[in-house]
Amino acid sequence: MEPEQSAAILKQLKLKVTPRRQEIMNCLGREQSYLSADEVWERIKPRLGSIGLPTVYRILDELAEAGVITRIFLSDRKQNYFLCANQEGHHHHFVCESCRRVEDVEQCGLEGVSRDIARRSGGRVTSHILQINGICGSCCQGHAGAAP
Amino acid sequence: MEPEQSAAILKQLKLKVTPRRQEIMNCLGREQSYLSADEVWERIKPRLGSIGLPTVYRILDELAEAGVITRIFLSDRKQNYFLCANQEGHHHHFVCESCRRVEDVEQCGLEGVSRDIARRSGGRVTSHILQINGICGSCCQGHAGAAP
DNA sequence: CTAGGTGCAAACTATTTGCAGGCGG
DNA sequence: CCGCCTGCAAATAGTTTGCACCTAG
Repeated sequence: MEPEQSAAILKQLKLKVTPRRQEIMNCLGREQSYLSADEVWERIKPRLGSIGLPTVYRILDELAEAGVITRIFLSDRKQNYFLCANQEGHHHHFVCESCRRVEDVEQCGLEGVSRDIARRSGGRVTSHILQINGICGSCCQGHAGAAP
Repeated sequence: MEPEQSAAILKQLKLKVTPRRQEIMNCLGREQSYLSADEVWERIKPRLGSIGLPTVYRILDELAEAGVITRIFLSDRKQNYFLCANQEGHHHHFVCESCRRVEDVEQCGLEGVSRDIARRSGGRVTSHILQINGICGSCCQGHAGAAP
């Protein structure tokens, strides 16, 4: 992710463009997989001289609320975040349990579900969580993958 | 949920049929909505005389791992659990953000997604998370609903 | 009887908060 | 220069663990 791109996103969110925010977006943008708050922290510390872990939490939370980054659900007790290169269009993610790689999943049958809920019980859908877990192509093909 | 039913489920999981386990299943079975560990604890304490919170955590975790109860994802920091009356067939849940009611969602377009992932990248889907959030029919119709 | 189940107390750890100072617009 | 941003230290709270005792099968 280019600096101008992260700056543009931050401006659009009416957040100040600060080195910390940009560095966190750059850090996540460099990865093909998700990271936890402390993993992000370890990676950007050397680049920034110093940064507090609470700042990392605050920024990750802001970006996740804004929808710029996605929360990945795992059985560990941590929150994990992924910055998708594809910021356009509604889609979801396929998460490899072996190598932590995240791939896009375009298909999402949720429009039908929303219609069903409205029709059947008069309810209204405001959001949904969809995450596909599995083993990615390269891990299936004998690459053992880096086990967590 | 009847005692024989909970006993049968526990036997099938090769877990001993104990009063604590049955009471937790009964407690969740009585609800139309999800509960957190401490909420379950508060409700079953008077019925059992005494029970430790760690026991509640252990049992909820066992049941969730076994697929008997479903974890509900919320922005609070807690794990929330729901025991679905419908234990048959693959389905998901519609969670009302206003009154916490949970309804079944039969439709799930995931077979197609699995096929796509296998075809495109050679990956394999092992599990998925799908939860629909919104406002249920009765909350939409002016019933303000018990706000959390 | 014996392995699994449970209570209790204590530990753990991810995450949050308060406040003083810093810096982007 | 104003108000958001950040560091630091400390608190918070949900969840887990260790171990001795208990009970279902």
